[in-house]
Amino acid sequence: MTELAELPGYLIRRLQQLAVSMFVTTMGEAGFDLTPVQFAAMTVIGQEPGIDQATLASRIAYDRATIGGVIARLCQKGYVARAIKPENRRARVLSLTTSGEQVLAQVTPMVMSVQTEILGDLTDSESAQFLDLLRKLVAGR
Amino acid sequence: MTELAELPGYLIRRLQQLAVSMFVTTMGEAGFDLTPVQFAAMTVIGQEPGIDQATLASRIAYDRATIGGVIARLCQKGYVARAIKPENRRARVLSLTTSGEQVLAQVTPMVMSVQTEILGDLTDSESAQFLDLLRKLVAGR
DNA sequence: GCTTCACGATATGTATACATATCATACGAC
DNA sequence: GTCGTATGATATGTATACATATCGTGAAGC
Repeated sequence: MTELAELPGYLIRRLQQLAVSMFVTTMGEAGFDLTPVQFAAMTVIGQEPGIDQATLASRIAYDRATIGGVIARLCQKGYVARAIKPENRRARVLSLTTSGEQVLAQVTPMVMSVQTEILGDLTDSESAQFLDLLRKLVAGR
Repeated sequence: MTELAELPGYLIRRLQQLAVSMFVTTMGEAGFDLTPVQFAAMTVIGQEPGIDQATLASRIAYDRATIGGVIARLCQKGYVARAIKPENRRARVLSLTTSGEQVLAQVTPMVMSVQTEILGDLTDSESAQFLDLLRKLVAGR
């Protein structure tokens, strides 16, 4: 008999579910309407202003098709500006608006505390161990 | 500066992404068209024939609204049968068809090998450790 | 200079994931 | 026995996630 709850794949999905739910709840309680993906996109755009959509997608391991919608929603919220790149009119360069920069600054500390919350049931040494193994599993793949 | 790739939430999402992709690829190569959720649903239905949709959803930590579509697709493939429960005409009881049972039997060993593949980069002791911590993080939440 | 090919993005279709609204049915209260 | 409430399911809307097709644009080859 297959004990679903013992399978790594099942447990990983559950943890991802919990992490997203904590993220969205925390944001919502603070009055922000941001998903994990939107936060990741804004963080990278803040670090590399002028990045194009395809490069952004690869930075955060997303599909190029998906990122379009994410960016569209961030533009609609007024957090991200999109402009056609002069040297390569096929590409669109992205940057944070002033409002986007402010929101990102406010939200980043909350995201950090959510990270602690996700690992809340572990001791410090267990957390470090878990992160090590996570990094090893994701590295390069 | 926020190093996205160091955040637990980000690493968990990436691992989930990898796990799903390995699952779907393995199934596809073997000629089966099954997602992880569909496999989970079929496994539980096989274990508890006659289960209703809401109970099934809670067993695999899914939304009741989502499970409807999952079941609909499994019915369309001919793997699951859905019937109105006589004692409670609001509910629908689920069971595997003969074809569904056969597919589940064929697919289960492959799913087990995918689990090993997901943890492929870890030693046996690291895998056990990782599973322990995963269980601890998910337990009860 | 024109064609072909590559590349960036959008469009479309399938499958989760979840909140909320709605609908049908069942059940308890009176 | 009718009413209000609880329950099981579907419908709708938003947001990923990804494959594939398509379109616009740029670049290389001739």
